[in-house]
Amino acid sequence: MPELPEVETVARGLRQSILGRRILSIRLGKTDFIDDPAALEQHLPGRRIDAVERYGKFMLLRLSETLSDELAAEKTAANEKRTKAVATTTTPSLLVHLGMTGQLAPARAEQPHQKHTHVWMTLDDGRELRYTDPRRFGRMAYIAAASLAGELTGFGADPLEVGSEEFAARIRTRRARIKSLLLDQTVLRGVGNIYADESLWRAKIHPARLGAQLNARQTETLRKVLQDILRQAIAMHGSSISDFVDADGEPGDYQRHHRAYGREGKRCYRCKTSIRRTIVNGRSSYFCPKCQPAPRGPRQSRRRSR
DNA sequence: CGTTGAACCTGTTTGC
DNA sequence: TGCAAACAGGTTCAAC
Repeated sequence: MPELPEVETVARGLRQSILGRRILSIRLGKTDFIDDPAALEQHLPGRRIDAVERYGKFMLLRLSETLSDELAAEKTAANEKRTKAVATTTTPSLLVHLGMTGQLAPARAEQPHQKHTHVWMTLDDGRELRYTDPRRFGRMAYIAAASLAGELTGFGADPLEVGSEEFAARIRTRRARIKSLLLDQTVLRGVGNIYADESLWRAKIHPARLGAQLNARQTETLRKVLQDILRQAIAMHGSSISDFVDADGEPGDYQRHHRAYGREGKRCYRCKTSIRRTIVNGRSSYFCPKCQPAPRGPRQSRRRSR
């Protein structure tokens, strides 16, 4: 369910509904998707939710300091002052990844919970912030202020903000398939299977083309259509394929605009050719065989020449 | 460097 | 109808 536009939709909803609320207590069910369950129980109660941010497909609930943390932070700051400058915008945080089926939403405490709800956080207005995730491919972790920066290293560019030069540098230097590059979170943070296929269809690029095979014009087109698609999808509250709903229980609308994803056997919106499905790096990839011609690269030639 | 396949887990859809 | 296989928006890791 959740790629960048869906996670952004959830984050915006949470900003509306739980900003400024304090977590009074926490209850855990299954915990195999939580980094350190005891840390959640130990550090979350008493914290106020001061901000909800999105980083790629992650959500970051920024939490208030506790008195003891503030004292420790002062001490650390004093120590680091002697050596180097300190980054100041870090806070203790709850990191949440929705995986394939995760949902994070507040509910009235008396409301019956779903079968796969695994985390209940009682808020100071009587509601509960609940995490529900049937497949438990998601991730949840309490991140101390000092660890936050480290936790967020290694991710690629923000696809909404990345400029032509950086995008080209991250794509055209690589011999991996463009579909893999788009899905690689160390190249771009936040793109998933749906929006990778949609942007490749729009840019008329076959998913198995190598990054290094794209010319400057194609690369720039890809960057632009990707940004366009992500922005439009956010405006439409994301894509609801089976059960994605935003914080208010409303499905997104962008699935009605899909041109490739999930359209195997249907006609291409541009040329009427039947959309095909193939597997690229283990993921279903939908494309138009006419608009997005397959590469005739060394991979195939070599195979043929024996 | 890059690819493949399996694994993690549950639910739904498809095919015989 | 019934049961098994295939498939699902994500990530990670071993093996090649």
